[in-house]
This record gives sequence, C-alpha cells and structure tokens, in this order.
Amino acid sequence: MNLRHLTFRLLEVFVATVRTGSVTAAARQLHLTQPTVSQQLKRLAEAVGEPLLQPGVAGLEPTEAGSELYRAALDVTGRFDDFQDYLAELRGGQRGRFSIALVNTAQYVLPCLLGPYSRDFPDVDVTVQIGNRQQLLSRFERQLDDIYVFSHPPSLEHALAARFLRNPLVMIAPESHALASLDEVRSADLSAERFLLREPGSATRMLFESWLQGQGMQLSGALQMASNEAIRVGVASGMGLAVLSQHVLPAVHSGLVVLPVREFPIDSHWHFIVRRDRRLPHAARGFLQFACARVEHCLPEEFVCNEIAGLLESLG
Amino acid sequence: MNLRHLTFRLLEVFVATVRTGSVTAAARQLHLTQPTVSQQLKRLAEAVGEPLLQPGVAGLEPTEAGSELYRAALDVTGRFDDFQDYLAELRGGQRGRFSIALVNTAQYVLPCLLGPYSRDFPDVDVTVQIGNRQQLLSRFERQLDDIYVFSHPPSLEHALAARFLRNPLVMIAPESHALASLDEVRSADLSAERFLLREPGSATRMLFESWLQGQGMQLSGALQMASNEAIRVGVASGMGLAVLSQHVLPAVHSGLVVLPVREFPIDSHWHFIVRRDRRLPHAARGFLQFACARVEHCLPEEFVCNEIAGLLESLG
DNA sequence: TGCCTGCATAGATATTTATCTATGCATATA
DNA sequence: TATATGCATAGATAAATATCTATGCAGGCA
Repeated sequence: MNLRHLTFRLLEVFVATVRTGSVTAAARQLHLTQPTVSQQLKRLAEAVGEPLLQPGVAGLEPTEAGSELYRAALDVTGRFDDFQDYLAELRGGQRGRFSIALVNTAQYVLPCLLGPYSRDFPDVDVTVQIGNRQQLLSRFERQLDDIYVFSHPPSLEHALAARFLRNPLVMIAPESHALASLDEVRSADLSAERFLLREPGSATRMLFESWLQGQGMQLSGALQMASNEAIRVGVASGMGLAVLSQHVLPAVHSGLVVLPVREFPIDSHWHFIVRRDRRLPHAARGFLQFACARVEHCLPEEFVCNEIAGLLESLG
Repeated sequence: MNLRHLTFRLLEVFVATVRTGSVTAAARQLHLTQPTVSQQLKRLAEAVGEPLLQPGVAGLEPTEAGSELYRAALDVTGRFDDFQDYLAELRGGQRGRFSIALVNTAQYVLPCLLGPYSRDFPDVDVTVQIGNRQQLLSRFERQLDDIYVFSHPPSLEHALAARFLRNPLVMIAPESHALASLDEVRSADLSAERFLLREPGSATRMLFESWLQGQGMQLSGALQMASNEAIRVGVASGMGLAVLSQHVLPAVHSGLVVLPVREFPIDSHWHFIVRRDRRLPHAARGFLQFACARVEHCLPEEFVCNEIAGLLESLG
C-alpha cells in the first residue's frame, strides 16, 4: 500500500480515532464496526510506514508521526471542505462564469438586466459578446456561448428559446419629412422613399422586407449601413427613412419622428436561446432565473413578455 | 463514487492532465495508457459531480470547477509532500523524541554524551529519567522508556545490552584515616570498619557485597544512605568507609582518598539497554549511533569500552 | 477524400477495498 | 478471581479499483 492510494475517508477515520482516543468510539461515530476501524488504521499505518497510535494515559495517543499526520489530515480535509463550499456556490449559481451573446440591437436593453444581476452576483464573471446576426449565428453554430439573444431565433433543433421582451419595429423619418404630418401613412405613400437598411440577414431587415412583400412592394432605392446609430443619424440628416427597433430610439427623439404607418409597429420579440446539447453553466441558469424573476422590474413593463419560466422548466 | 474515496493518485492524474493539457501526454508522463487516464478523469469528474475539463484552444482546459480542483489538488499534495519530508527526517533520526532512563550513578557521565547530541540534533526532544536501580527496573518492566542505562543489566530475555563505559568501583576513606597511609589494604584490614552503603538492590552495593562474600567477610556495621553525594560527604566527615563509582568522585578529592585495596577497583561497566519487544524510535537509534561514533571524544578515553556497534547490528 | 492524432467507450481481469461476524487476548474493575 | 472493556486478528465477501487491449469516433491536415 502506497501513500498514493490514501483516501480522504481513511484520513477521516484516523482523525476520528485521534479525537476520541479510542477505536471503538471512532467506529461508533462513523457508523462502522470496531474491527473495520482497526483495519483501516492498520492500512494507514502501513501506507505511512510508521506506527501512528500507541496506548497512552487517555486511551490511544498519536505517536510523533501520528501527530504530524493528524495535522496534515486536518489541513488537507480543511482544504477540501473549502473546495466543496466552492462547488456548492458554483452549483447554486452564485459563482462561476458564463457568456452571453447579443445581437447589436439587444445591447440597448440587456444591460438593464445584466447590471442588476452583476450587482447581486458579484462572483459571477459574465462575458458579453455583441455582433450582428450573421456573426452570432456563427458563434451559435460553434457553440461558443452559453446564452444567445436573438430577435429572430435560429433553427431550434438543438436549442430552446423563450421570449422575454417585445421588440416593436417602427418607421422613422426626419421631423421635417412630408409624411410626418399625416395622420396615417399607407404603404403606397412609401413607394418613392429611399430607405436606410441594416445588412442582409439582420432580423430587422428581414422583418421589414417580409412586410414589404406582404404589401406587394419592392424597395425603390436603399442604402445599407452596418450600425443602428449610423442609420439613426442618417435618417435625422435626411438621407432617407428607416425601420428600427423602438428600443434603439433615444428617449428624446432628437430630430426624428415615428411615422404612423398602417400595420406598424411590426411586432417582434427578443428571445433567450440556449443550446440543448451544451451543458448550461450553473451561473447561466442563475442568470435566467434572475431574469425570469426580475425582468418586469428591470425593463419597461409595457414591453415585457416573460416566457422564461417555460424555458427553465424545459431545462429541467 | 464519493469525494471521500478520492485518492492522491487520482489528483496526480488530474494535475498531470491539466498541466499537459492532454490525456495522452499525461498518460505518457505517468506511465499509463491513455484509456486509463481517461477513465480516472471520468471517475474524478463523477466524484466531484461537475465536468472538470473541456476542449480548449490548447488541448484540454480545466472548467471553472476544474481550475478550483487543480488549486485544491496542488495545496493538498503540497501539504502531503511536507508530511513526507517530516517523515523522512523522523526516519533519519533528525527529528522526534525518545526517553532514556539512567541509574543515579550514570548521571555523572551521560550528560557528556547527551549534551553534544542535543547540540547536533536540536529537533529531537530527549526525556531523561533518573532513579535508583529499583525504580529503573520498574520502568523497564513497564516499558516506559526507549533506552536504559544500567551498570548491572537486568534479565536480557527481552532486551539487548551493550557496554560503553568502564565503571570502576573504588573504596574511599577520609584523608586522615589510618588505612590511608598503607601501600596495600587487605580485606582483613577492613573487618572492623563501618561502611556507608546505598540501598539494597543498588548495583554498587550488590557488587561490593559479592566481593565481600568472595573474601569470606561480612559487614560489621553499616549505614544506609540513598544518595552518592550523601555518602561522599559522610565519608569525608569520618562516618565510615564506602565503595563508590570512580566517576562519582570530584576531580579534586576534597578530603577523600582512594584506598589501595587489594583486588580493587572492582570492575563493572555501564550498559545501554534497549528492549527488543518495543519499537525503538528512530531518534533513539540515532542517539545510539551518535554515541557509538563519539563516545571516545565525549568521555575520558581510558574508561571507554565501546560495544555499541554490536547492539546496533543486532537491532538490524 | 483519406489518413493521423487524440479522446472516449467497451470489455476483461487481477487486485484491493470496505465492510462484516466471530474470536482471541490483555488490561482494568468489581 | 471473574467480568467487562477495548483492541487486534482471521476469514468471508460484495464492490470498486486500476489497469490493460481493442475499437469507435471526431477534427485537422495532406
């Protein structure tokens, strides 16, 4: 028997024996029979290669080597208890890390959840990835992140999704635009307008194009820009109209108006999406639980659409 | 599988895998096959209840729980390495404790060995017991000490003995005594003398009485005193004669003379005695080795009679 | 496409383990 | 001296272990 094959259990037996000063008492304490403890101690002494216990005034006393082993055993089991505590926190979602990937648009709302979450769970490291839909789909395919936030969820074959926030798409125009004064804008009114669009594949663009198709229309002229901010500024400076998430608009619409287009706003939702074939870190689940409980308080209530509970349920 | 049954070996396997970032490399390092390591890691992960490793950029990387386990494993194995170092010192006799029991007379010479020994081995705690022969025999029977120093060894059935120092017994008288002026004192000259004796059972007394018996004599009058010092002072002040170990006499015989008695000095020796049925602590053996090597330097060479090597040999 | 490299799984097996009951033996205690 | 207490040993056994060989499977590279 080699020291290598020592188990924590064996050390526990030894510690109990030293503490009680009696094999029999240790056995009782550990719910074992006395011979079992005797034998474990024998094995331990063999492994160490020195006698560990000797009869003393108050029952068994540790020898010189036994005392040192006792100290070592306490240190070692103490260290492992710490480890177990750590594990417990990890499992409880109080500690650990997870990464969440957001489509550009969602970066306007997610911080309202992530901020309070981080304050409540300071020992969780959150990595936030932000990209356009294309980039996120690639990350999703490569399983790089724990939670994804999409407006238009990808194939759900290997994933679960839950809506949590309405994401109305509105059409914006410069304040001075002719259509801005109408009570209602019809699709026909838009035929001559030039639009500023996000890149193809963007959910916002996909939804707008599908609306146009429904109206039997095609875009007359379009300008493509890769960022919501650029589009907003572009619209304000008269480059054209655009369809954007309402969350992207600043609280004070500096130079912009939302056009009262018929059938607008286009309804869409943000989803939390997790892969089923990837182990969800406890911390990530903790975040979803947090979101489920607090989304109403952290985000404007009129937008909230909390289906996270179902997702958590499906995760088991 | 429970955390209790974790072995240090398992932690080693894990550490090697984390360090190399590869199951195969770890297996090579540990002289195991790759499947063996795979399986050990699986068991470990099961025991912990969390995944510990995941594919990363540079081979396998520890997960959150894995990193913490790695830290814990390093701490724990480090602590046990310390313990092993301690054991090594213990085994080398550089550390530990032992107790040695001396008959009264030997306390005049043993410090000459124990002093230098303690200086060379400061981490060894030595307990010195001193008593008369009776007390020491009792301790010997009860196996209370590791090494005994007797002049007249007890039954050697369960013990080994080795002489290390001559212990000549001389007869002393006050300077002014009539016999002090003779060239040779014969036993007949002593018949009228009163003797101061140690308690019955004392080796000195036993040897003297056996000498008397050899001369066909009996003591005319005797005074019993329990201490060598008391006897010495008693003789100096004219209470009678005495037989004492030569080592007991002060360097300058204040008021005492050694009588040139025929057949004197009576030859006896001090012995180191160890029980065969009691494990000798490494430190005690270390002391004997020290004594064997240094007795010539630490004690007057004319008295040395070093048979310790044989004792050490018998101990194996 | 086909071939390495590296990890995981399956199946086999000798050894070790953890644990029990029964019993022996020494030392206190009545 | 008898009895109780406490430890050690023996023998038995189900379970777990440590380890192997053989094989499957995925990702990277020519």
